[in-house]
Amino acid sequence: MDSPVQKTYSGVVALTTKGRATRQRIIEGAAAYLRADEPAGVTLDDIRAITGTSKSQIFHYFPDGKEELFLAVARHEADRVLDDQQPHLGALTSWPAWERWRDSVVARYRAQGRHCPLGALMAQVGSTPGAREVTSALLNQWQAHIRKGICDMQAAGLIRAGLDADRVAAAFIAGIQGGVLVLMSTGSVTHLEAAVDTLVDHLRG
Amino acid sequence: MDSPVQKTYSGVVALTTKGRATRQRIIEGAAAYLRADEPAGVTLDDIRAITGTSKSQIFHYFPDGKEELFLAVARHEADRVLDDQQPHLGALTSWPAWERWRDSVVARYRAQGRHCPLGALMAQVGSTPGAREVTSALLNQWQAHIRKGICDMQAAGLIRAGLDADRVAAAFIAGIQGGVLVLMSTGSVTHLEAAVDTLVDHLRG
DNA sequence: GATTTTTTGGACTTGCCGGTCCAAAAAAGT
DNA sequence: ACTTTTTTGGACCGGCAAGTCCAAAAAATC
Repeated sequence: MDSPVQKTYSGVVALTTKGRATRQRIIEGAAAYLRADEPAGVTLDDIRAITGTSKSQIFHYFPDGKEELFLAVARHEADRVLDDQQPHLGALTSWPAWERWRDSVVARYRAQGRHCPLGALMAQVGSTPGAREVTSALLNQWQAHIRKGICDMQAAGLIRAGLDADRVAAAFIAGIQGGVLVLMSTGSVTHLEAAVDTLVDHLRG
Repeated sequence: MDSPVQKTYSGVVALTTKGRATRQRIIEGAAAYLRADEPAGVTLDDIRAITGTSKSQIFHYFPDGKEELFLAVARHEADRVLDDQQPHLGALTSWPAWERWRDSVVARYRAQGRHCPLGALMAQVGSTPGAREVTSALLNQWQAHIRKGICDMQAAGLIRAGLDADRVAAAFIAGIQGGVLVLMSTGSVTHLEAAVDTLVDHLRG
């Protein structure tokens, strides 16, 4: 906890500039690789080759090996998820804004196609506590944004006040996640669109 | 296609009674095992031990090895999914019927907890054509049942006719899948409930 | 510029797991 | 009863991939 030595996120004690660069290169190279290719059974040696590093470097920067590295990549990808929905997600204050947000979500996942980098990572890392923490944090933030959007609309009198903002926000999260899941297995975004559109219709009342 | 020899689903040519029993024992034992335990990295040797069989038996009944066996288990589990929702899912002809169905879905997944056997299988088998076919078939049937329920309600004048039954049914599928996905990572059914309840509210108009 | 720390290369170990193989037991067919 | 087919046991193989280790290069520190 309060050890005398400053510990970074990664558990490595003190990285030089070069070291930090290498670490970042590994994360981003791995992320790009997992984003592009079939992620099932990606090996450390693949990542080593892609990022032009050696085995010892990987274990130097991620002492706990594969799991630690993949978690770092998962965090990296989780950040992208919300970023890609901005600025729309942060300002759901009018119906056109909701439409723009809807379009950005659909577009993002349509472009992504069957590959859900985050889902793939999660499947690999499985259900370790760390993995759950990453997903939970992401979903919580996401849902909070949506809930705030609903509340703002209610405050502006554009959505009926009786509606349970948190509940509907949770339904949005479920619908989007499920839509993406279906997309991964069918390659079609129709379910994602149906879920989001139906829920927006519901907001409109 | 029309070969002179009768071929079974499994590709094995002719099984005796005992053989069929063994094959079934393997599938059901594997299914139970995958349902109960952490499915990440389940090995053929685990299944061999659990089902009291030998390596040669597994490859005798599932010549293509792991993938074929896991697909068989996935089919087995997929059947259970819809069965568990019957008879409610087949007769969504009144509001109380929708409520009963809702409760059965929530109860089923609450009982299942974090373990989604089908999801786990899919993560393992990954994105082979066979795996996609299993999920697609399941989701299609599921959605068809829901759509029929909506149409029946519309015919009875209980749901406004303007509503796009197929679209909303797709939203249900997405919401349920997403709710289960969230359940798997958080252990809570609130998202599943929120999704189904919100969509039923939407049907009520 | 000497020393200490960090970074890097890559060979090597280790264990695991999917899949093969053959021969024996059991069952079915005649 | 004999033959043929199916079923079963389990030893074995081969490959792969995570992780270890040590020494050398590079950088930082003094």
